[in-house]
Amino acid sequence: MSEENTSADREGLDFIRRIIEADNASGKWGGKVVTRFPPEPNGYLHIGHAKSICLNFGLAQEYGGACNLRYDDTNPEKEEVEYVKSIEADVRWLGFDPAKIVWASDYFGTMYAYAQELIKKGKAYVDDQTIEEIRLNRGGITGGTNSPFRERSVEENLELLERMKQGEFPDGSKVLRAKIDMSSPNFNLRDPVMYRIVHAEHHNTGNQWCIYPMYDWAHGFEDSIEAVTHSICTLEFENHRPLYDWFIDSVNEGRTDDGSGPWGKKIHHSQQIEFAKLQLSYILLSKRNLRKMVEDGTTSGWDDPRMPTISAYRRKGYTPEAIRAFCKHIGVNKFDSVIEHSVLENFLREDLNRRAPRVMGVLRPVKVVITNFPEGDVEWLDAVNNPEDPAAGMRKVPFTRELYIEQGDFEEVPPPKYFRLTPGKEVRLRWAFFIKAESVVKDASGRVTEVHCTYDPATRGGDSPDGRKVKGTIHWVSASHAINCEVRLYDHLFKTPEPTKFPEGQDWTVNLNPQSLEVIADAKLEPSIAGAAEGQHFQFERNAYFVVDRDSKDGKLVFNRAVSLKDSWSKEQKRG
RNA sequence: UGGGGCAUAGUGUAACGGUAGCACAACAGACUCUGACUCUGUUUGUCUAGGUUCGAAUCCUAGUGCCCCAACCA
Repeated sequence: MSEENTSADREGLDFIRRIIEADNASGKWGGKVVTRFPPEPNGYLHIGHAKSICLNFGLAQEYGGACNLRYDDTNPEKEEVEYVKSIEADVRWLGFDPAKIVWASDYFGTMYAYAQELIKKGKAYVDDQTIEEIRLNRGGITGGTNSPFRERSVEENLELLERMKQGEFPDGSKVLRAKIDMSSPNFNLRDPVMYRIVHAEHHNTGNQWCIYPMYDWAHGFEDSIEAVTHSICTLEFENHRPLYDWFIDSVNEGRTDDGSGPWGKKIHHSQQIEFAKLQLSYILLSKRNLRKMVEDGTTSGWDDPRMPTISAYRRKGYTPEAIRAFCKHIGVNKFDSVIEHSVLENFLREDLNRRAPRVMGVLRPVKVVITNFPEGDVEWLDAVNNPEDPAAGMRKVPFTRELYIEQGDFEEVPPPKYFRLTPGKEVRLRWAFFIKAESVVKDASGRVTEVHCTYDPATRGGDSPDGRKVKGTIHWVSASHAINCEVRLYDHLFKTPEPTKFPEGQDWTVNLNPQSLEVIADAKLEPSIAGAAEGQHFQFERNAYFVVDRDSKDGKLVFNRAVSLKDSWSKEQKRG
């Protein structure tokens, strides 16, 4: 095959897809692509996992392969069944269908047999040293010291391992270690621990096992058993790859392709590939910190819309399409980078702009009285549901003498370039009439409580027959028809783009944004919103995209702000 | 002081020896019954220094900077 052709085919592909295409071209895996997404069920999935999910499941889709969802449940002390359900739900919500749903614990028996095999091959031993001794003897950069238990006989090792498994020894008293090289510059190769004793009930295997495999020992076999071709993990495992390979190679030592000989047939050896995990500005992504936020009440739970979990983004109003498009856009690489959170937000805007029906809602109301509109009369006006989607059709909105508009849409003394409602100037009420402010009513503190206006009946529908133009169009809601809703306005949980940067002696909590949630108890929504169902998206025109929250009750809808509309006016104002 | 990895506008990402392109951000403008959307234009970049070459982001050498590694976590 010619160099030119392959490089042309590879244009724009990330390094992982290039590896896959090269493998497919060489026939390395017989054209198969098998991946896996292997979360540990010790927390909810977050947006960083979404990158991995889109990568692993996406690869399987693109190359006609398969991707398994595999719970990496090798540590019974940290894992909870509660998380298992959320993980699968999040994967499916993102739009992916696991080829198989499997557990690392399904393979404990096979791994144990491999461990026995390594002992027989003189490649593993039971170590009686304490944790402290092991750590000390691992040494510094110059190398470590061999364990005094390193040369036990095969028989003794086999017997000890079996008794460890049966629970005859207390936690921490013994471990099984690989016999590799205590002088290796790679610490992972200095006789790494394969099994530790843990007398704990496992959510899948119960009390069957008193020893549990370490990640390095287990992971390659999980991949091997599932015939994973490309085992994709994050950068910090790069130093572990020699160990990943060593364990598989050691099992394969003495084995044959056809299964003849004392050790049997060779096992599958997946290729580990490392990529840089996702980092986003304004958020914290370590499970430890997320758990803390849930436990100490910083947020209301794993799916509090201010959390960076997938379930929180969902509740906040993000769509799987937006998250998938984002993950595709950011690509995959081998170097760390921090992506601006606004990039994610833009993908949501792009998606919701296309699909979200528009509706008028006034969050901070001020009353408008149309003094020349008859009391008690109602005009039902036509409004376009979604200008981006003609198929979305039309709806009727009621116009009456008393309306609500946004406080920010009226200024008695307008700043420069202000083209909303202001005394003596005409604006258009969206889908309705031109109105002109004539006078204001103020309370004792001087705050405007009512704006008295006149309307021009000839401008019904929003256009003037005489060709008169207005610069501003504002949204409104009929006071007597308004539906009171709760609206939750979310902002970043952290006020700084890098929450992990904080002064000496403090922690990230100093970076929490005290204004990350504002609740508006009685926003005024147009009546067409009645009956909106949980999870439905809307654009409140000139404001933001919202989704109906699960806290909604029959009497009262609750909306979460997913993302605001871009607002060049507020930008203009800030500039002064 | 050992080992492993990585460096392209403000932020991401492409270009795989042949004109440094795209998105977001920023800025200027057009359009507009959403100050939204859309459209047009502008600014800003190959970590540094050498070398190979007609030609280097790309190959070589040296340096600099950043990330990861000494859990019985994953």
